[in-house]
Amino acid sequence: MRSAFLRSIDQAGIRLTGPRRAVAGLIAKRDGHFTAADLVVDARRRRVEVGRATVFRLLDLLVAERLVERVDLPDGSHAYVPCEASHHHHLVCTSCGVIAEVDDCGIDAVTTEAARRTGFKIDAHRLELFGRCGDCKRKRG
Amino acid sequence: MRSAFLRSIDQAGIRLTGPRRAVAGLIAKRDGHFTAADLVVDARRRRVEVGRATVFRLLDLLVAERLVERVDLPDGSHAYVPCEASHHHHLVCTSCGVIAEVDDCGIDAVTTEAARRTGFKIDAHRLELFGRCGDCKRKRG
DNA sequence: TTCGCATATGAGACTCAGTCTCAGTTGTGA
DNA sequence: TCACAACTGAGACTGAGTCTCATATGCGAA
Repeated sequence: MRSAFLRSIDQAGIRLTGPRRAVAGLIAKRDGHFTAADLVVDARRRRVEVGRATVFRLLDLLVAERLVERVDLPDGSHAYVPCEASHHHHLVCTSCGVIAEVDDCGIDAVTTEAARRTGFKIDAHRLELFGRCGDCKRKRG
Repeated sequence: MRSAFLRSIDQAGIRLTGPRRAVAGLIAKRDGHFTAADLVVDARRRRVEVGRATVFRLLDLLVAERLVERVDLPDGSHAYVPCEASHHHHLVCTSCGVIAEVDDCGIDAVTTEAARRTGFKIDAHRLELFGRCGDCKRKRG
């Protein structure tokens, strides 16, 4: 069986090599966000032989093809999330790390207003929301 | 003469030592965003003797007191901007590096809507806008 | 199926931001 | 002016990410 994630990689025109399949498998098994270092540890734990450089290179490719997105966590470190190709934003649960996606929700009005006030021409934006997911909210009461 | 920035530092209860005055002076002279490394280079160029660790430590303090804010640039690197203490967002000019600030501009509606759709309780958000400032827009036509 | 070549690979050296430690220094309140 | 808590610089350390290079491999063409 071939995972949907592996199929997306193939469709994006990324050559499917052994190490890439292995890393893609690790990403597909992940829940929530992960760092490059997480994948390297995962690989070692499962006796998958993949070089660190290969992990970084594949992540770069996946980001370029928008199969994975880079997220800046509140502490300034970088993480990745597998995601849909369309533009959207992430809600990061600061308690369990799970990530939800939402589409624009009216952010365009905000960027337009900011552009009007400052005279900027806005080409891109990044919105990240941090808080607690439904489960963690309930657990902590 | 004592700069307004230096005065803010004093008011925030941060002890004013020689190296801190020097670094604060460098920050006050800066236009747009800067990295910790920029300050270290500035200091060396002006023959101001300040250790790298001291620069990082002061930046941490200033961030904690909200006299300076950390910005994640599109390339994933970190920069700092001196800014007002109230909550606001940054517009970063990707051409000349200048930074403008805007206050909420209706972002609350966006976070509320995202929370409703996902069941998250949102505690914090980060919005960064990237584009070209008025000057750069004009220069490039 | 096989072959050739463009592309990918792993190892490990390297860079750079940021942190930590520690002995010596300095600001500040009493 | 004094004592001590807080700060300092040097430099070692860490961890993420990049680069190089000799070797290996996927895949399209034949």
